[in-house]
Order: sequence, then C-alpha cells, then structure tokens
Amino acid sequence: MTTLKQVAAHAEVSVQTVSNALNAPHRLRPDTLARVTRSIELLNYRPNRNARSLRTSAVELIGYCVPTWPGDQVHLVMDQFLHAMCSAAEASSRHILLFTAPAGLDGMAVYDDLHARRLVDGFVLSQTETHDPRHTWLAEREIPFASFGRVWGEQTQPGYWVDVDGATGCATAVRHLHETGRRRIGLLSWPRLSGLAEDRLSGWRSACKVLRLPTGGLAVRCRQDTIDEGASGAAKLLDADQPVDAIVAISDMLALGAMSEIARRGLTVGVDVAVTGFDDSPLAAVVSPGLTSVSQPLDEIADALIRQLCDGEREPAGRLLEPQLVVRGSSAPADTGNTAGGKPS
Amino acid sequence: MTTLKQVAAHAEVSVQTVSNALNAPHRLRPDTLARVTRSIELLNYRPNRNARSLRTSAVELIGYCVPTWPGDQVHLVMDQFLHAMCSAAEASSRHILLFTAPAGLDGMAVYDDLHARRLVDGFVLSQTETHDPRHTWLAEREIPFASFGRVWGEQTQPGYWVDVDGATGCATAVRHLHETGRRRIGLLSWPRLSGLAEDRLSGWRSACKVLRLPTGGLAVRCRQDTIDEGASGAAKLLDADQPVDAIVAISDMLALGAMSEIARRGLTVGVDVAVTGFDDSPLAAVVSPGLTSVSQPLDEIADALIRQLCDGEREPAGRLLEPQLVVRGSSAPADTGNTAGGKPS
DNA sequence: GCCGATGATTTTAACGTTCTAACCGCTGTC
DNA sequence: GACAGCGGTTAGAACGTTAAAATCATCGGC
Repeated sequence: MTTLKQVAAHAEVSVQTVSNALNAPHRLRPDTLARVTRSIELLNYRPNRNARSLRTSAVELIGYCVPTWPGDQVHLVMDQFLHAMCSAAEASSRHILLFTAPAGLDGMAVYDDLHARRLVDGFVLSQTETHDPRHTWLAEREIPFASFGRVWGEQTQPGYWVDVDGATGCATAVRHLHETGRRRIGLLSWPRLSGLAEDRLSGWRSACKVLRLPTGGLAVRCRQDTIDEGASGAAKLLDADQPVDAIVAISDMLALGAMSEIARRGLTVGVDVAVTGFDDSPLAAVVSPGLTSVSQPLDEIADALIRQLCDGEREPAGRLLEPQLVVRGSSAPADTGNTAGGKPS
Repeated sequence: MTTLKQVAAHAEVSVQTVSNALNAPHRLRPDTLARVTRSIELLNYRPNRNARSLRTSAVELIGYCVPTWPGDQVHLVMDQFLHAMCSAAEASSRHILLFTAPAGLDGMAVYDDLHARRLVDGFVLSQTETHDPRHTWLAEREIPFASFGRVWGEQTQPGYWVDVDGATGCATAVRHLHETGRRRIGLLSWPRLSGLAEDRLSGWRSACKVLRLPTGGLAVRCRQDTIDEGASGAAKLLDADQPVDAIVAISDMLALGAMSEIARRGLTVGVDVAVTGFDDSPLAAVVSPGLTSVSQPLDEIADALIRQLCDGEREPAGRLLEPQLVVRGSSAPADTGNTAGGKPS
C-alpha cells in the first residue's frame, strides 16, 4: 500500500505538501501541484481513511438501523430507499453503515456505542413511531441525526426531519378519483395509534368534505398491513348498503388486498371499483391492472437527510415534501388499455 | 471522549496495560484486571475504532453493493437478507458498509477504491451472474470476498461461495405436488441465459422424470420476473390441449402472476390448480391463499459468508445449502382451511 | 537596500491505539 | 551467587494522516 510518505519522496516534496495537494490544492504552486498529482497517479496512491479519521475525528459514515417489521409485514420500498440513501451519501463522499438494534429505548445503547467507538458520525432514523424516544435521546447527547418521518404525538420534535405529506397524498388521490367520476370513496387504513395512518386519513376526509363526498362509515381500519387485511377491509366497504365505487388505501399492501377482493367478486378493478395505494412500491407497477399509487420522493428525502447530516445545513426544524400520484389502470382503465376480462357471465 | 491514557491514569497503570485488559485479559494479574475494568466502566471508556484500525490495519467492515434490478423487478427478500447479514456480521463484531457500483467490470473501480482506502476489509457479493467477472477480478488482486451465489457458466470459480440448491428446491416442490395428487406439473422460468433459472428448471425436469410425469411443452420461459409475465406464462400452460393441474414457478413473482391468472379464469388456486413459488418472500405469506414456496436459509447463508470472510476459515470452494419447502394454501388447501369462494357457478 | 507582506513549503506535533522489546521482581537451578 | 525462565508490567516506537506553527523565498514600496 502506498502512503503519503512514498508519494512525497517520489515527488520530492514534503509529506504535508502531498496532503495539501489533496485537501487544499489552491495552496500549491501549479507546477508542484502537477508534479505531486502525477506522482499520486503513478503510484496509484489512495489516502488511508483510518489515519485520516483518526486525525480529523470524522469517519464519514452514517449509521442506519435496518428496519424490522412485526409479523408478516413487508417493507416494499426498502430497496429503493436504501439505494437512494447510498447514492445521496456517496454524493457527499459518505457511506452508509448498517446495524441492528432493538426497538425503542432498549436499542439506544447500540446507537451510543457506535457513536462512542467512532464507527459513525451520525444516524439516519426511519420508521419513526408515535412518541418515538430516539430523537430526544440522541439530541440530549448531542449525537447528530436526521429523521425520515415525524414523531407523531409530540408538540415539538428535536432535530431535523424530512417527511412526506401523507394528507396531501391521499387528498390528491381522492380528487383524482372524483375527476374520473367516482362519488363514493372508501378508505382503508390502520389502527388509530399510527400517526402515519391518521395523517393520511385526514387528507382523505378533508378532500371528501371539500368535494361534498360522503365519509360516514367509509373509513375502515385494518389490523395489519397485509393483503388479507386489505381484502377483508375492502369486503366491508363493498358489502355496505351503499357500496363504494372507489377505495383509497393508505398502503400498497392494503390496496393489493382490495384489488384481489374486488376481482374475487367478479368485479373489474378500475372499471367497477377504482383503487389507489400509497408508496408506489415496485409491486404497483407489476400487478394487473397496474395500481395507481402515491409515490414518495425517496431520492429527494435521502438527499435532504444526508445533506443536513453532512454539510450541517442548520435548518430549524424539518421539511414536508409533496408526494406525487402515479396513475395506473386500477383507477383509469382507459389510459392503460386495460382489457381485463374475467368478469363472469 | 475518554481515551486509554485517561483510563490508565485513573487506574494507575500504563496505557499498554489497559489495552491488554481489553485485548488480552489473561496477561493481567486478576487484581489489576479488576482495577482496570472498574476504571473503564467508571469512565465509560470505549476504544476509538479509528486508532485501532490504523494500528492493526483491519477495519472490521464488510462492503456490500446494494443490488439494483433492471426494470420493474423487485428484490422481495432484500430486507431479510440484509437483516441476516447485519446480524451475522455483528455476531463477529463486524458491520456492513453499503455502497453502489455499476454492474460488471465497470463497477470494480469502486470495489478497488473502497479496499485501497481501507474502508472495508472485504466484500460480500450477491446477484451473481453468468460469467460474473467480479470474482476473478477480486481474487487476482487478493481482495477478500465471499459470494452468495455461484458464477454460472465457468468451470471453476475463484473464492468462497455459498448457494442454495435450486434444483433440489424445485424437485421437492414437484414431489410435494405429486404427493397431493397432481399429475401434470408445468414450470414457469426465465430466459435461458440465467444460470439460476436453468438450475431450478433441471430440478423440476429430473423430479418429473423420476415420477414419470410429463415435461414436454410444460416449461414456459417468461421474459421478466414480473407478475404480468407470470400471468401470461400461466395462461399458456392453462390454454394447452391438456392443461396443467399444477404450476411450479421459479420465483414468487411469477407464482403470484400464475395465481392471479388462475383466479381470473374463475378457477380456485390450490383446488383446481396448485402453485408453488421460490424464495418464500414475505408476500407468499400474505396473499390469499398463502403461496407454497421454497425458502432459502438466509440466516445460514449470511452466517457462512461472514464467518468465511472474518474468521478466515479456509474452506476449499463453497457450500450448497438445502432449501426448505414451506407449504401453504396454494398447494394444500385442506391444511390451511382455505374456504375461498369466488368460483362462479 | 531595508521592511513588511504575501505565498509556498516544510517542520513539528499531535490523533488514540497496538506491537515489540525491554524491564522488573521473583523462583528455581546448577 | 550467577543465571535462565517466567509472569506481569511498561517505555518507546509506529500506524498514516492533518493542523498549526515555523521557515524560506519573492516582491513591492519607500
């Protein structure tokens, strides 16, 4: 392995000059810079990150706790979010270090350890929960972090956060369904303690109010984020005295359940009943018909988180980003040339 | 931040003794060890990993390139594999460092750089492809790595690998279907250049031969790993003169497509036509009926990879692990109490 | 031609750890 | 009584880098 010293010898300058060539090239006379650069390339020199970090006490690594979901639940956009994070980190010449930790306060020892041992400079949090204790814990110890997601149920939230406006997302879905002629729009959501669910629900409710659409009895709470739960939730909406002609689901998983329930009854998704999901997971594109879904700007989110963490832009609180509705066959069959048969007799 | 020096002062020993207390406690007299340990705890000392790594030139980090899939394709077990890797790494007091790189040889500069800059000790490769150039490249440069997946199409493969026996997996699925009374078992696979696909296909074919089941015209190649492709593949098998009564899919995605195609035709999955998938992705458990699928022992795989990489167990070549069939309603409706209606008069 | 200012480069001293060799006190051997 | 051996401990150097201070050369102004 080549070191600074060897490069310095080769270029006939001091070690510090080589270091400057890399970290502060403007300090060198053009000709020496050229000479040093040539030597660096010739010897294929790469700075040793450990020595650098020891000296500067910055490791340029960001910790991210790999999320676990209870039971059968799936993180469908995990790939995409991780990829976005990696790319964003690399754009700031950082990297992501993965680790596992128990949920809640129990896990904080792990965070503390990683930071104290200098394995990471800071953390990106995701999967924030109602009354999530991590933010306060980290802030009290002055450990840098940035959060994807708000801590629901608190007045103020320590530290920087980025989140997607779930209410707007669902409201957009409702308006889209209204524009395509739907007049009775049900909602599939989760139990009441999920701040995420309440946020998205509120968007559905307010959009319906504005458009003078009914909401009474049209919000069903599914126990889990599974296809099965989505299907039985949809069944309730379809069995009602006045059945719905559209279903807004606050997740793609629930939406998939709704789609399968609709198909099971011999109805055609997108024709008889429209469905929208949330997350625009890869599955939304590959099911048939395609699932209209609210897409989160994951690249932008990752960018904001990493930039805040690295370049230390001191933004006061957080940023709420606008999601985007991706329309597919489940809500607009004409556009996608959906020719689904399968409707018996 | 507490350092060794401060602990040493507190315990009234030399710096080296504190270091020994942590790295070679057997060298200390029990009473000094106790004294030092008490000081360490009292001062809440954590060794600085950068200094340690600089000295020992081992960073205890393992690089993993976050996989990208062409087009709409999804890595459904990504969460699980990453989690398994993290856990395995932590069991050997390592961590996973994520990065992105272009596919094939183009990406090798990134691997080289990470290694040369001492950001990682070695790599875990996944998503191995036919004639994958990475293995040879890394081996030539003596950069440590371990591969999840074989390099198809080569005589010998440099470096250590772990893989799952796809042939056995599919053969098990075929036998299971045969035991439950199926006699005409179709296969959904991918284009011929995928080694993975050929491996799994061979298991289906050989099991069918042994059981004297037909195979001619019963293997359909889907262009992509999507639900849509699976559905149209299944359609071919169901439209044949002698339609199949079971479908073995070499991925859960194709299996999901098959399930939806079967349902679309008013047939009942698991009753009229049985379906099996591969990977036992989280979706397999949450669709209705549940999807019988071949499960890869991800924890064991991750363990083997990490152990090989860290503890440097010099195994000659690689290990082929046995997958396990997880039976659900799509192939054994009785067991799961599947009461699906929806079969139109 | 001296002085201070400016710019380019080098010297010195860390950063916090571990490795190597040396040291110390004790025991047992010849 | 000299000496080897041993367990326990420590001093000194090294790992490869960068920050801060010091040095040296150059130059314009008076």
